[in-house]
Amino acid sequence: MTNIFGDFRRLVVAALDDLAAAGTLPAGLDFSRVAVEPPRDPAHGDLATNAAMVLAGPLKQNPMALAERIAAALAGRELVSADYRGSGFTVTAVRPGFLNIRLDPAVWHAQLRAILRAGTAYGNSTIGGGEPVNVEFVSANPTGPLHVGHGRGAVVGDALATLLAKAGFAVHREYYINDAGAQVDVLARSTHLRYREALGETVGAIPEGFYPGEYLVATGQALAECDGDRWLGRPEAEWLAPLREFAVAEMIGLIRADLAALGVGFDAFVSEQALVASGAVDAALAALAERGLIYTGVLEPPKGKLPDDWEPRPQTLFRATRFGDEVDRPLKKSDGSWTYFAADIAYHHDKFRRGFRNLIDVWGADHGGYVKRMQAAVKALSESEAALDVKLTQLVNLFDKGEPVRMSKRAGTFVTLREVIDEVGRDAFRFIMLTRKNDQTLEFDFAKVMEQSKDNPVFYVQYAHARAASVMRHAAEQFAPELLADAALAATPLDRLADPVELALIRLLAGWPRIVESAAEAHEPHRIAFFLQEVAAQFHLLWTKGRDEASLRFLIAADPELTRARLALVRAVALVIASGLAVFGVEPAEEM
RNA sequence: GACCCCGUAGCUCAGCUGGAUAGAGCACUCGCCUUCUAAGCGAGUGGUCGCGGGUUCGAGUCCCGCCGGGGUCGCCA
Repeated sequence: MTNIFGDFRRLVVAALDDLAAAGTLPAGLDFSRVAVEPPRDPAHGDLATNAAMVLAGPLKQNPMALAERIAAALAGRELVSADYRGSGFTVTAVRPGFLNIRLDPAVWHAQLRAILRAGTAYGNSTIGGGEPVNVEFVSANPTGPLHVGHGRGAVVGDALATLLAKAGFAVHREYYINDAGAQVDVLARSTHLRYREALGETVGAIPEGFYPGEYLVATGQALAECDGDRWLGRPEAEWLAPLREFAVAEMIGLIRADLAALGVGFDAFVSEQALVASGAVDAALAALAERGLIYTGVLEPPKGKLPDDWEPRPQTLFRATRFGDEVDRPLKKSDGSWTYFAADIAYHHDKFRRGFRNLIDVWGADHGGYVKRMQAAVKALSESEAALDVKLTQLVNLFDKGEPVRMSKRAGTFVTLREVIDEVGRDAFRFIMLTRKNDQTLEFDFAKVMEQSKDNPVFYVQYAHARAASVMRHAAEQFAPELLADAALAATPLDRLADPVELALIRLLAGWPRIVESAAEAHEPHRIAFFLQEVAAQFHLLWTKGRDEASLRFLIAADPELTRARLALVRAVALVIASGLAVFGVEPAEEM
């Protein structure tokens, strides 16, 4: 796949190797910090490299002099990529020691052809090298429908997974079902209450310690239809386990439906309960015990705010402090059962045993305190072979026309993910969830998301794609379909694309592979949202330019050759936007 | 008290893992919008990058210390 920055970096490194071979530079220099980037200031040219800047230090040489030597070595080289063989470029060494590279427009035209040939696969990268990555996300407790916060985690995890796949990783999406703790017992009891209600009993207000949600009414009814009155008037010990199983299955059904509405799918749902039953917890902890990482001890009480029921107690502890955590962490509750952490260790151990070395978890920000211990556990279990990156998603604050939407589980004004999706649509929701960095709180305004204006990034980007599609529809009145196919446009002469605004747009589009790689490496899908807004802005700019200068319009009836060159650009814009939206799981709009 | 995240223009936020004169949108000011591709367009004002040190050719970015906001803190998940 063509990546002009990568191509030029190779060219720069080759020039450096030449200098080393000629004895101008010492052999064995580290070029890893040498970068080829678009300069922030377009006046500096098309590409810039810091090669002289980063090598001057270790060589104890004047960066400017070094830059001039590299420039000379670079100037003699040829562009070898088939896409722009024979095209030229100029290199100039400037002030502190940067090298500015200016490319012939023909190089940019070649980029455009590459986009048209690749289609929405443009931007695909091989940096992942087919390496497996396990992305665990959502993993909401199976005690009710998903809320908006889960929705953010779902979108971030899903987009990150797609992004990594685009960057060449073998991605596996997982959902961990916490179906073994105390909260599923509460779910079972709450279901029993609704079940009695379904069978005609008056239960009144839902007491403290039970889930009050209306969604359990249907679960109680379903149970009544299924099992009749067999659980009525029996002791809890008899019905707790079967009802738990029943209710969890119902909740998973709810959650899967919510995820389906969002367009999020998983390769696996892993049950904590099944993991415990399979002995995975014992196995994982045995592995830790073998390495002497488990002991019985008494923890210091937390400083500052002391829990009122605190009492020193010997516990089974994991030596998390050996791996960068603040304190050692308990593995067993006082009733002898495993803590959530113990089971989660087993789960991550299981991921490791299934061959994953790259692990990513997407958690809500309220779980921030667990990052270090989980990373410690992964390090311990994998002997530092596996790495766990945890992406914490911050709160989503709901607004409507600038007014905060009050949410309270008790008052029943709780907004579910489903309600939001039904209101604004899946695509708008997904896009907005990715317009902020994951660890930044996000304002979600119902009115704004639906607004058809520049303020609304979803609309702005979709409108650019729709405009491009509209141009192509108009073009179809003038040209035969075979002349408008991407392959035909790729073959058309493009040297008439010479306006600075047109070239700036092509430059931007050519940056897409670079964005994919850097966003994938940083695990930051939100960067794509900002890139797409830039592309849309540049395209809208070109569009409006055509209003003042008729010669810049895309469709010029009297000049079919120029028109087709411009259509190539229009199609490339549409393809890059579609390629970016595909990472987000958003359908590009053909018209609005 | 400890740990994690955040602090960039009046507001909402970017800032490409240390690069060149810190950006965008909104708001504000000024101009344009009979026709053409106007669910508008162009230009301008606006900054001690929370504060103070440090690292180096170079720091919004990395390190240390403060200040402010949020989150979390044994037997919840």
